[in-house]
Amino acid sequence: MAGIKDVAAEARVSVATVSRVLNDHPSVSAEARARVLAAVEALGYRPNAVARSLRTDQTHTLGLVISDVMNPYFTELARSVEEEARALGYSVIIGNADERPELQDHHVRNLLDRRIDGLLVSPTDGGSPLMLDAARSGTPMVFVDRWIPGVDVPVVRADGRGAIRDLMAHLHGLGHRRLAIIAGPAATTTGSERVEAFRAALAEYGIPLPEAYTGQGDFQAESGRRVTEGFLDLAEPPEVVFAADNLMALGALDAIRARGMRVPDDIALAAFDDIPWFVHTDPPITAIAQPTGELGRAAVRALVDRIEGRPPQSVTLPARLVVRHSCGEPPASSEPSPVTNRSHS
Amino acid sequence: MAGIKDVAAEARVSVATVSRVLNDHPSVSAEARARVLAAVEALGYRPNAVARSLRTDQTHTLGLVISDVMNPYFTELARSVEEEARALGYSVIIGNADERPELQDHHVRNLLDRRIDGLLVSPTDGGSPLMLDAARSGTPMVFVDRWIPGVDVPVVRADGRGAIRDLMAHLHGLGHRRLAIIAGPAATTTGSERVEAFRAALAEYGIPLPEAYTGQGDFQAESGRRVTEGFLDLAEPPEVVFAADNLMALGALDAIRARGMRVPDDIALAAFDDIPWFVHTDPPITAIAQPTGELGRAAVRALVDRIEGRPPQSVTLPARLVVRHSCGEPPASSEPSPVTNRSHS
DNA sequence: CTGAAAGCGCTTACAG
DNA sequence: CTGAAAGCGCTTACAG
Repeated sequence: MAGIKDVAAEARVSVATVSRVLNDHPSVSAEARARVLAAVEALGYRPNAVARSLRTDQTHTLGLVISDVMNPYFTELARSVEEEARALGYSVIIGNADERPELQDHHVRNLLDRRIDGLLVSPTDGGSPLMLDAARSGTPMVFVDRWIPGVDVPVVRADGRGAIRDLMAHLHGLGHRRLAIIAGPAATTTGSERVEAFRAALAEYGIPLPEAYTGQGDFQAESGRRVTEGFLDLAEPPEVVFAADNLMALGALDAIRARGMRVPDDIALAAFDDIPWFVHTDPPITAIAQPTGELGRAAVRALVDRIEGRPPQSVTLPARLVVRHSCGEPPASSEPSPVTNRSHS
Repeated sequence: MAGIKDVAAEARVSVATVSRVLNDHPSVSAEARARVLAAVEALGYRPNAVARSLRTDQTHTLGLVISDVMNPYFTELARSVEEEARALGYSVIIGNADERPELQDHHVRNLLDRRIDGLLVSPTDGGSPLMLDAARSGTPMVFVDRWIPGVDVPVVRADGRGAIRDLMAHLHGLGHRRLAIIAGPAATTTGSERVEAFRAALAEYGIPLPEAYTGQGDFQAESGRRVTEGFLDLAEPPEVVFAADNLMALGALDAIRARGMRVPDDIALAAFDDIPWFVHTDPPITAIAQPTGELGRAAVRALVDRIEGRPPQSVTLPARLVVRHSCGEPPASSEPSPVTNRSHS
């Protein structure tokens, strides 16, 4: 593979001059520039990004550590992050923690070793020593979706409280009084916040959230199945199950179906996070939709601001309720297909 | 951030010795090793992977360029690739081509510039000059899922012909005779092969595949919607629509639903690629399942073999038909939930 | 077993 | 405008 020396030789200039034209440095004569460009073309030369990074101490790379790539919410988040990063001249390396703290640490360490310019994290837990270290050390960092309290790092996330209150109104209007939730890990902010918001919304109607109706999941489908089975085994099962993410909703559906029960006739179901398939499930599922693409883009902008010395900004965007048929009464009007709205911007 | 020199100073040895203990070189005295390890610990030293890569000409990184991360099939492929790579001591950088050749080229170029040790590609098209160059140049490369004919690169993929023949038998048995397909881009192998296999399977029953029943999609949901609308507008619409991937099936479902028609009563639907949601759609969708995890792992093994100087092997694994309700008659027995089988190995 | 030194491929003050 | 030289943080023959 041709190196900068080969280009210099071919163009009959020094490597310094080659480097200058490659980096658009103004003080290069037109002739020298032309010869260098011709040589680059002739040799098919491509600068070695590794060498450049070592020298400049910049990798133009962002790290993104997400909790679970297989979760469509995070897949979409990752996609929008990559898009915005590319628009701003950065690449992104994704680390999938799979909701496992050790794996999360593995990726954080790996990314730090690679000297990424900044780190975007959606923490799987309350913060390992490594994560806290990284946050406190110099590496520019931004939390997205989930965050770690008590750490001075900007946070870009959605606020689901309003949507959960709307959901509660919807459920109450349908006559439901026994409501259960499949929660995410208490060590994650989204895990605990969604339960708290749900509990608060219930309280507005004077409805308690008993221990038995609070199932502990881990944001994975299997836990949704397990918790739902527990609910169904109760002497007085809930009338509604609210899953704190879409994968646990899938698990809940599996469990309900395995018992030969029907949604919403036998039990109602709602989910946090909306995905295209919720339109076509049997029945279509009522869900809380996050502005996922916006979150990803805002997170990248905050991180790049921080990297490039501008003051980064925390952002909170509202989530919204999308009513379908899984809790009872069908919605008034049919909704447009979500699929056709997919943007490629 | 502490560098190797700081460690050397702290441990009162040379940087050479520090490097040796870091790389498990045998000829280091026990005392020196202990002092170095203590210094590393004390300073929280982490080797700079960028510098190491420049020196050793190895990044221990694999590039994976996939056609579309938002497609659950590729998400799962990416996940299994990362898992196997990690097990073998490699990281992976994912580039999402979003089914766009220019974006694919962007990622290939970026990965090559970063001097990844090897490249895994599922090509979006028939092969850009850049891609062909990369394949012919020294970079170890393996195609996964889709491939480019005429290039000497190992291929790891699934063979769907048997499953498509099984699907055809199933459809024929249900009395369907007017069968249409939503194809992927003809420039991709999976785009053309699936049509050909479908046509061949139809031929065995003496059924032709007319032009009007061959819709040109691009593996994205929106194209599935568009093509399906065309089918439904026909004077004699097909009785069955076979979507060549799961996203186009989603689009087809959107289109059918928008007309107020029902599956399978008004029209039957089947898809290539199986996903967990197909169990819960209305109705559950008959699909062809690929051994996705196995493909990802086999692809990594082939690539690492190539990188480490062993002869790499092409692999072809069979896909299989999973009958559900979307083509008519329900299956004999209910299937176990696919969700609970998710492995974390 | 250990260290001094060269070198990986670049960029960038510095001097001209 | 241009080039010689230093240096980014490592690894690794080479000599001892």
